[in-house]
Amino acid sequence: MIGKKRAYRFLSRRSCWRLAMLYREGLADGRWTTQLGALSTLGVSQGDLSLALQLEKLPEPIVDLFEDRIEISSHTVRVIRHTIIHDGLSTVLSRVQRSGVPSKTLSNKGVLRVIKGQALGSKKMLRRSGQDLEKIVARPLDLPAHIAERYYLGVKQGEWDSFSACAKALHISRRNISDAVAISELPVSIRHLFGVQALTLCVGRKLLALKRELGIDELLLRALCKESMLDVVGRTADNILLELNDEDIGPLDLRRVRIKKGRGSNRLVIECKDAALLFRYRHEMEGAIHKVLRRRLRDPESFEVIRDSLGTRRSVLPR
DNA sequence: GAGACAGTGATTACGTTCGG
DNA sequence: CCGAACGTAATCACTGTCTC
Repeated sequence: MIGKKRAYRFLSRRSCWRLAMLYREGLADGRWTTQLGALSTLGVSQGDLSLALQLEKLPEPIVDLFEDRIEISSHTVRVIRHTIIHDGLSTVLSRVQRSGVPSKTLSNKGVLRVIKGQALGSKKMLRRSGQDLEKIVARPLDLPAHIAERYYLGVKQGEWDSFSACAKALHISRRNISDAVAISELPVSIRHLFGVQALTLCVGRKLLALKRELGIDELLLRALCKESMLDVVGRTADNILLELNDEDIGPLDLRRVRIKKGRGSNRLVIECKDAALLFRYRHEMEGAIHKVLRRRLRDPESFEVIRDSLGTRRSVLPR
């Protein structure tokens, strides 16, 4: 049974284009006058022969999408016809036009994606990224954003129509591609918390795990009240992930935070109730201290300029 | 990162129903 | 009767997830 089924896949009679051609030849030769009369000779069902002849009636812009029209199957013709009947010819033709797919580039499956409007997502994602197409191709495929954009570009240009095919073509793992696309499709309010360089596959996978665990609505809610690492110096991806995880850090007692002189001239000691919590935000605190120092300590030359302009005595200026 | 595995949708091949 | 449309079981291909 399996052998019989599999054998059909390798017979050219599955080709609608060739089937229609053979049927027309038989009609012209007088070997048959009806579809039923041709069935035994052509070795196909009446339904498939009927669909093969429908191929000739499909609009040229649709047929032109196929990389090799001899591969067009009865199923493909059937789905196209069903979509045209269901969604309307003008809708389907506008999908073909908006997809921007070059002619003679797509497999049966790829054409069906365009016809059903599923391929437009890639174009939308590329438009959102606003990147030069040549730059997308030239970039190293290390970050999820870069991998996803390269994937979308390939779909748009008919290079592939699945994660698996993309993985083979680019020689990177299928999992990396599917994860990168999933990460890039996370809401912008979540992705914006991280810089492009900080949103690595590792960080992104943690976000996807949180999305699975909490649901997208809860994750979005938590992301809303978090500060982006682009806005706060020293903030790390790890900080944000822990906060999104809503880890219970207990009640804060800020009165217990003290900074004292330590041993030696270049050491300070920070006392607090939860040193581990504070240590987690050390980069952010270092950034904040730098900011304070920059504001409080100015270089001597600027003081000279101010003193000269105001004619103020040196003794009253802050040191 | 690779492989296994289950779930899901697509495809194939064939059959049945319906309208002219 | 003929051709078109629809239904279905078996199979294939792809995906997400998990484990190592």
